[in-house]
Amino acid sequence: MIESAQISPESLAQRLSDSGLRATPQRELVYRSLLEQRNHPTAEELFARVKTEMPSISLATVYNCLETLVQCRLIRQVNHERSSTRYCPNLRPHAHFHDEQTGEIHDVDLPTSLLEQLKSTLPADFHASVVEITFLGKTEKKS
Amino acid sequence: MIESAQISPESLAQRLSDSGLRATPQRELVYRSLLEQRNHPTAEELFARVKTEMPSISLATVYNCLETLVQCRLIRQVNHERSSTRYCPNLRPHAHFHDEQTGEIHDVDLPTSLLEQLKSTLPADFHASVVEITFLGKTEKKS
DNA sequence: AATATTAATTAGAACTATTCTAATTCTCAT
DNA sequence: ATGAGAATTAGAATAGTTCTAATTAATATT
Repeated sequence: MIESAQISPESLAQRLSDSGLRATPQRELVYRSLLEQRNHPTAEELFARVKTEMPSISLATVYNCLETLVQCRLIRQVNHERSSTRYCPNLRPHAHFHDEQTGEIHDVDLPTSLLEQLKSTLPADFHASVVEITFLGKTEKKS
Repeated sequence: MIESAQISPESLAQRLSDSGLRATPQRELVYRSLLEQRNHPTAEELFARVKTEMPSISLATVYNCLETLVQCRLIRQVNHERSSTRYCPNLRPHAHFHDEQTGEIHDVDLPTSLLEQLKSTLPADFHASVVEITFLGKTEKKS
């Protein structure tokens, strides 16, 4: 699987300091853990995971780190209805497919041409900086 | 403004009883209020509004009615990040444009052909029943 | 029409995800 | 080394929504 277009862990420090922020062990751990666990975990799920490596870390810090990473545009938030926010390190233009049966979220790469077509449906004075696309459905496993 | 493709208030009763549900005064009021107030209100906002007409109605009932109407596919939920769920009586295929400056949500009609194109980007075993599209940006008022 | 049955409403408690607060610890520049 | 600002921490607080148990309303059955 190609997982390019990701920020290398080394340049995390760079991206943070570009925003006047520090590359702390907590931020590095949370980011690294998210890169490893690509199934769109919640803050609680990430917390459980990183705690095994850094038992002193707090849930508040996980939330803080995730917010910081979102602001630096290193990760993205994924929301569905009112359930917990999930986090996604895939920075390519993509949609999310929510499997209603399993609850799993799958990334679906999107051609930028389609995104442009979508934006062109907007009235002239509407300027969209972000387009979020979510599919809801089921996957049919062939037996 | 054309607001077709809406269920007439009379057939609300029909749609409810099709699902084995009753057409109560509360459900009718909440639905009617939502048809009048088309700016994607929250449950609390609707509650404040319907209370002027039926002072005895409770917030829990407003939530219950909205959930019922969603299940009957008479209205749709609109979510953005973790803020309050908003409700939308527009049943045509459309996207939502969130104005980041004003917080307003605007409906944007979508050609079904584009929705089909989007669905066709999915892997063969992914079957989407719903496609949600949200734009995030600002509107540039011409002075 | 009276009654039984089931559905819907209600007030308030409970819950969940997240944010806030205030104290402590860490980091970096001097 | 020291001081200033940044980050982390534990726990309290908050917001939005759902749950609970009691009451009321509506429909079906006699």
